[in-house]
Amino acid sequence: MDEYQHTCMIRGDGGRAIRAILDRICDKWTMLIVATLDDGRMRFTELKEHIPGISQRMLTLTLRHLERDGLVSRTAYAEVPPRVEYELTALGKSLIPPALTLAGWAIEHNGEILASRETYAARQK
Amino acid sequence: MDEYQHTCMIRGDGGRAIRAILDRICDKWTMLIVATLDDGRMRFTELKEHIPGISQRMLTLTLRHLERDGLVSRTAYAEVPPRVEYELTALGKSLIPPALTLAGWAIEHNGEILASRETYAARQK
DNA sequence: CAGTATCCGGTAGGATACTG
DNA sequence: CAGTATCCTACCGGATACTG
Repeated sequence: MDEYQHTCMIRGDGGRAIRAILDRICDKWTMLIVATLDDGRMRFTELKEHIPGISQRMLTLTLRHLERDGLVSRTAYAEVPPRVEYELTALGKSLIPPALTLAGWAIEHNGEILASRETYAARQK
Repeated sequence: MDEYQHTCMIRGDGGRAIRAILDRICDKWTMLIVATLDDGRMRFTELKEHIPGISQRMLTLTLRHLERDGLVSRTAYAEVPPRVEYELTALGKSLIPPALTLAGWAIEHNGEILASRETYAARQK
């Protein structure tokens, strides 16, 4: 893509397109779950162990949303004790590269942002 | 970047890196303002007209955050009536390409996601 | 093990009114 | 014109307890 490639993609319909993804990936846990599942299929508890700080409730909720949106598939095995495995679908996997692009930006520019915050805070007093 | 380039960029420190950008760009208006300012420097009211639905309060707040983070520069002219212009900094501009990558993903896959939601909803009853 | 169900506090963000 | 200052509400997400 070249330099001036139309932010109309973003503003397009008054921002509905961008809002759509933001609503999908911008909550506290979605990206983390997707990134974790990129390692391969995983069980509920396993997932919970890989994502420090997540509550059972939010793990369940976020997985349901991802399942609903077709980013994650859920497979329940009729066993006792129950076993449920989650896996990224092709659609889910396709989100990884753009997410990494963004993560790359974050890591690359985090220093500048923190520096800017300090000078901003200094100017405030 | 190649296919398996480590989602550790995302999960890295328990998600602190990704959380950092998400906190920065994932609110309701940030991306829209940045995309709009990509057209060039703009005054407060002008910005408000280009972004349908935004309240005065949220425009001010979001601009302050962007200024604090060094993504947007604010220039106030000592005139009556006052004139204030906002402009993307180099750092702000650097966010556009990654944002477009994400927007591209959203547009490309939105159909699949909506379809998935419908079958999911159908299965629920 | 893999979830629900319930309660509850913090906060994002809208509406409205006022001001240098 | 370019903002503050308040008030108010919805809802995100944590903690905890219970269950097939």
